[in-house]
Amino acid sequence: MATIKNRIIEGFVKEMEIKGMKFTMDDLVRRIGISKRTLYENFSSKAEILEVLIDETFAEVDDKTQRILQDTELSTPQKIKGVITAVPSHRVLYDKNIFEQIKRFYPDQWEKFAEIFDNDWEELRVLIHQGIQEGIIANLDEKLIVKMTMEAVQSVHDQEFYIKNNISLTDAVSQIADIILFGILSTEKNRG
Amino acid sequence: MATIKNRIIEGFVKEMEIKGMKFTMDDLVRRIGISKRTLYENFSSKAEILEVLIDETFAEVDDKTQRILQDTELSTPQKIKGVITAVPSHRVLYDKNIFEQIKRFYPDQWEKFAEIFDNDWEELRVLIHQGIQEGIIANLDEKLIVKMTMEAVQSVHDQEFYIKNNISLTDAVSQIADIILFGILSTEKNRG
DNA sequence: CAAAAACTAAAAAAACCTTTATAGTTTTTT
DNA sequence: AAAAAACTATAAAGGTTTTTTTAGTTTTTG
Repeated sequence: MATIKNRIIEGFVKEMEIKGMKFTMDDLVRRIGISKRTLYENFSSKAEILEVLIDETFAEVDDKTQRILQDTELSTPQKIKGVITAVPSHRVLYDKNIFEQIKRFYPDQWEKFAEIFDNDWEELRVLIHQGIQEGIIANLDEKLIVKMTMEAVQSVHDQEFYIKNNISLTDAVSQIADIILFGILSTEKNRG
Repeated sequence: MATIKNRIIEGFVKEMEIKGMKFTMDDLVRRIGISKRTLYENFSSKAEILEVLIDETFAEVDDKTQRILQDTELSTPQKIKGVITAVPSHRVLYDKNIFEQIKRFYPDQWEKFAEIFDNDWEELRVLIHQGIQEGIIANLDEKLIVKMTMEAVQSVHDQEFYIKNNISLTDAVSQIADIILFGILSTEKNRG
């Protein structure tokens, strides 16, 4: 059900998508058709809404990730693909511009945000580390792999690219995961 | 031989590496032990030196790239690896901070710079395009591949990472090329 | 009760001025 | 002939005040 809190958060996200963090609370109430009084009866501040959004977003990713990691049916490569493609439904928070704005205007929530974000990628690092030790993954620099993946995934999130190239975000991230895992060469004979 | 012009450019690069674009011409002459008069007899302005540096840097990359593309001994994958790893000896220009500063303080040379830079990656795109048509490369989004590669290579150039992880730049770029080509999985049985 | 509108305190942005730094030139010295 | 030093015009940085914006509150209206 669309509770009032949910509607507020949805509107908040929508405004973020359009204007970054620079929308006003008046913009927000106008969008969802409630009064400011109602808004402030549900949340105490703009920062609080942001914080709740961050929490919800990462809870979703964490949940997906944990499910994948604990799934004994999956092979390590499958888990890696799963973790890489586990993006949240609210993709705003992955946008670089939003990153910068949160960092600047909401340093308190930024700190929390950055910590969780790094943590999420840390799961991938561990997975790759294990993979290398098991001999499943080539002996490459694990941090380099993670950094590459991180940047690739993030770069897709800055709107421009995937709009301009008319490739869906889900598709793009999936392709990225495949490239990281299998490379771009198509047939075995082209390898090595 | 170390002509005076070369010494100036070397000093210019050294200053850039240390202070970005914010070094003074006095810093520069002090570093290489010449007078400002001599400096300005060789170059008409700071911007001109930058421009020459840009030209030289990309001429070097272009040269390497063309050699690779025209080498009939090389397979397409080998060419791709070659093009990706064809970084110039002066790596400053690949640094993101320098990017931003040139963009801001030298918009004229930035324009030129950006154009050549994109052009260079365009060569990789064409190569990949051909590869896909030949069936050597999997049917992925070619622009996505190029963007991924570009960002990965660039990310390694921002000092921090490869200093902190004590991996040489050449090594890092080589690993990136390998990952793009072959992926991270070590043995064939782990693939697919 | 909740929307609409009016309000306020605080902060961000804009406008303005002052000072400093520096690219490029000229003069002096070696 | 080139370095060193002094110089200037200009632009960037820094500081200050004014104006505008806006988060959050309070009052009014339906």
